[in-house]
Amino acid sequence: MGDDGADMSDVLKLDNQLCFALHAASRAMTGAYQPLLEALGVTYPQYLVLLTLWEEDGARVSRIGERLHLDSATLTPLLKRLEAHGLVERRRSTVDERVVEIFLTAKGRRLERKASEVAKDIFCKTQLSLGELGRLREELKELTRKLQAVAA
Amino acid sequence: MGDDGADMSDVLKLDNQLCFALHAASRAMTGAYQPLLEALGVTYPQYLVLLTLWEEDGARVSRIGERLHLDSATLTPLLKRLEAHGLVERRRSTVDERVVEIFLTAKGRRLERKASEVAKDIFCKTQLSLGELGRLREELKELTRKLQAVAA
DNA sequence: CGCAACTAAATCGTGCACGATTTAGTTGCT
DNA sequence: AGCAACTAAATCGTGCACGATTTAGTTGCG
Repeated sequence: MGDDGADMSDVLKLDNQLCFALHAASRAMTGAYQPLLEALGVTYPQYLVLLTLWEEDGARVSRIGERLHLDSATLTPLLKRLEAHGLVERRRSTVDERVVEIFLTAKGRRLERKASEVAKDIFCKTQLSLGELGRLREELKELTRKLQAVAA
Repeated sequence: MGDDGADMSDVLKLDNQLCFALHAASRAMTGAYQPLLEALGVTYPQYLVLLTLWEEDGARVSRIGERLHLDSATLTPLLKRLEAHGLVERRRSTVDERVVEIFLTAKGRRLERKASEVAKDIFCKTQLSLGELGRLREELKELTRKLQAVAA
């Protein structure tokens, strides 16, 4: 039979693509957060940075990048915008002047409470149980690990 | 006990966030495709557009946008780049001159075969069974639908 | 000390995403 | 015919993502 003639008809169908389902879901998630975050005056990627700071205030740029898988080309301007909005302070480390440490301002710290309401709103919107959410989340983390593994 | 004092400690932890797991997985997927697509001379979003055209050659801009959830602000420049690379042709419809229809060139059509190899490579990298992949994909589609639903 | 190797962040350039507006073309209604 | 309502794509502005390079600062070693 058609050796791999059958492939074309399925392998590349948009509806069968995990990659597109992932891409679409990620953008839908961002889109769901966006109007809620607007009230806090931050964008979605800025919110992710704040999540790391609420856990680990004073982290250096590279540490934030490690947690979010982002590099300084993305973070530096983003952090400058957060600083311009008065949510964080960027301080050059005195022990190693190459390092920039990021500290929440009082205003930045105050957002945490509102942010937890936002996170809960989104959780409701997903209509997932805690168990389902947890399972999906861990599957995605596992997928991320697999995709980041260097080519064999 | 602390009314919602326990919330803070969990609800906003980065590791517990579905949104971040999704964001990270999506970027990891793009990152996995990117070096393979480089050989075809296209970016990942351009590849998604080509997927729709291999299924539906001659689609208008709005139709591509409907399938990929993208608007003309994103698609117009992307399609111009695809045209500049000789992969598609943009033609104003004669029956309705507001409409721009996108046609694959011979070069664009030829990429389909190579693209299916790329898709298979990525599938291998995920180390998912066809069943697991299908289930995850459908869960993501369902999540996308939920997140896109207008606020109740 | 002096200098190469290294490291952290910043900068540069390109492309994508998206809200908002604009431009051009079509349709329907009187 | 004439014009308002509508529609499709393009355009504009801002922000994110990321490869590649640059700048500044540190460390180790002869």
